[in-house]
Amino acid sequence: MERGGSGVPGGRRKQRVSMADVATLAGVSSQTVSRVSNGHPGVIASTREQVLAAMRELGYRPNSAARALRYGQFNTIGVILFSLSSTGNSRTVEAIATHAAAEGYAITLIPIDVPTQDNVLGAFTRMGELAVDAVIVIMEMHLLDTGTVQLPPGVHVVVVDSDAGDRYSVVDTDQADGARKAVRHLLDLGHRTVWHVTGPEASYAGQRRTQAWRKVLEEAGRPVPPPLHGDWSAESGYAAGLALAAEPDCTAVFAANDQMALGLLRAFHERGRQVPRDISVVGFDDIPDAAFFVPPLTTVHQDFAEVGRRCVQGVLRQIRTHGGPQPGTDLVPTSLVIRNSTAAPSSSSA
Amino acid sequence: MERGGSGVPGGRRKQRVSMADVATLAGVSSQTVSRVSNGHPGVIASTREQVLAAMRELGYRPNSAARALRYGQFNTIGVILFSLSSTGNSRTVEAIATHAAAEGYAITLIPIDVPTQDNVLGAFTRMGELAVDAVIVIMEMHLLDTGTVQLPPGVHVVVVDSDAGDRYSVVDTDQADGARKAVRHLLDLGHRTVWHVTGPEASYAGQRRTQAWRKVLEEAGRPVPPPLHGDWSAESGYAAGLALAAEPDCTAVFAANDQMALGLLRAFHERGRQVPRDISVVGFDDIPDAAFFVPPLTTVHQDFAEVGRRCVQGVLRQIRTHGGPQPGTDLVPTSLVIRNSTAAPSSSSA
DNA sequence: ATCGAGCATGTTTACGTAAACATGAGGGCC
DNA sequence: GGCCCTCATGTTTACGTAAACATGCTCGAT
Repeated sequence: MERGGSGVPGGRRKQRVSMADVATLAGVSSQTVSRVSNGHPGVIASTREQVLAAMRELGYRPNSAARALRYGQFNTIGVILFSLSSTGNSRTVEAIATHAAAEGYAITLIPIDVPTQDNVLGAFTRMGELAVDAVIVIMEMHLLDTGTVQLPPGVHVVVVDSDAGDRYSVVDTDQADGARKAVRHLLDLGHRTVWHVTGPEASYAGQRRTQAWRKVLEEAGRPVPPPLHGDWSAESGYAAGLALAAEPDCTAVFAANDQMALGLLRAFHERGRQVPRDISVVGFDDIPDAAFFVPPLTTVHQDFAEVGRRCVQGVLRQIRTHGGPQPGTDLVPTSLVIRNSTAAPSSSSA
Repeated sequence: MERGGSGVPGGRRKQRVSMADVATLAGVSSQTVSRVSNGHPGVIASTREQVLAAMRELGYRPNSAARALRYGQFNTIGVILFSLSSTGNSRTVEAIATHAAAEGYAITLIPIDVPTQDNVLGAFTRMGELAVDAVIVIMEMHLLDTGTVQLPPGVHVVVVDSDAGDRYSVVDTDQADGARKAVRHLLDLGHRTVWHVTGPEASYAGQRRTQAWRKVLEEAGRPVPPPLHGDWSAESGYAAGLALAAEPDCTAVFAANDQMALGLLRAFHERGRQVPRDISVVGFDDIPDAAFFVPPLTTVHQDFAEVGRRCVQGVLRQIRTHGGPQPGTDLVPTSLVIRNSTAAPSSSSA
């Protein structure tokens, strides 16, 4: 009977209670324990009670490794991401976790600290060995598009924020539409044109916001001012704001996210350019704090919860139909939230 | 040979490549494949090459369920939390994920949407069945302290933000010390007393900040104004700010977090109370945006990354020594970041 | 040349679970 | 009243991996 031998360093065997132990105590077979454990019918009440009592007494907990081995699945979804620090990512992940939990799936986080090609590849490799049935990739950068990075075959994948829609299932906020709404709102207020603070160049979301901004202006026949380059941080927005405050004919700015908009607000405040009287500002994201900026920020609301929901839905569909990724892009609509950082240009503006 | 039978709906067997498949193709035993897979010595180069080639050809990926079953561990840490939305939680989780990854552990997220006793219990129960070797509980509320909630035995646990230090390993920011620094800073500037906007009553972190605020005032022999109750949101801070703006002798406020401080700033701005000339404001957390509030916020910096690091360190120690939770509280120091929202009171203040 | 040491590789077994099949007892139907 | 069917429960087996043990071959020392 002796297993593991007493010579094993640490000797941490036998600590875990198995079905066999419960079965022995309850005086039944382990199969009966299994039936009770899984709520199968066909176990007489008295027997069930005995088994349950034995389970309680021994503190039995099913071994999910054995279960997973048996069933061939883990009931777990992996989430690969670069950072949880951005509002968008953390809220998307939260929604993913919540919806996955509702479906009986757990979430395994696979962080990539530095987004180099190598690290991404490494994460995918590791992920292949990870106990996950499917993967959701939340990826700012377009590393996925280079072709170098190859997702392990046979893994169900949904990607957030990428243009790899021709090869993978992609779920994303409708960045272009959101940006369009923001710019049109400013033009409709009577501004001659709209300046723009971009996100980092490598960001897909940022690129699409910038493209849409440019397109709306061109279509409206307005001049396209040179975009100022930011990196999502409030600090970069502040720097851009200092520059814009010096542009006398700048009356409206579209920042690619709310934090950079915050930086703009501070810069304009310091430079004595009143918002929205002298300059209008629109952000993107609608972070919870945006309503309490000074002044409250007009911004494009992103429905991160819905993005998360659709991601889970997407991978679960793949898992359940045993189908591969169905290429295509699923865009979640945005809405413009108008607060007090935008107004018609004061008087002389052209 | 037929396994699973063709009548099985979906028939999703055989899709996965096992060691046996690789072994057959390479013309060796599965044990040799195992040795190659795990980098064991004692496999001649030519054999190793054959095996590797077979692995590549078949796209072999080790089955982690079988591995976990064999080894008796999952290399996974579970994280139970209520919300990822707060800056603190998401940054702590990120740090946990990063450090865990560095140690070869993955993170499984177990979200609890509504923090009722029942849900918490349910999460712990589910967690018992989950494929985790240890658990980190990030818990605002003191549900853990009621005794009703019982963590499954045999699971390694570290708790963040609780006073259950007598029963569990607790890692937390030194809330009291941070609050003390904030209040003393304001008193040192010459303010007669300091008002306070609290966090939600159920929050342990909030309670401790409030207690420390009161204690410093009492020890300094200053009057203790009635605290205003907030709920961490900028909105609640805004409401408190409107009330405080009406208190003529209020010259200094300590908000229990940065978002409420943001609400205060907006309220004071709207009411024409200039910060810091008329009123000084100190926050808590040092969220990245705090430096770009108008004015830039003086606040207490929390080192979330360090909290996450110590959590991982704590559970890994438990796992590796096969020891239970070592009761005790591990406090991470804070630092006061002085920006422009605090100043000496203008002239007449007492 | 002989024997054993050492090494590459194969065989057996166990990890915990649950489907599939087997068994046996009791009850209804003719 | 005998037969079969149903139902509760037991037995066998497989899931994929890797430790432990077994085998057989080569090479060096005597």
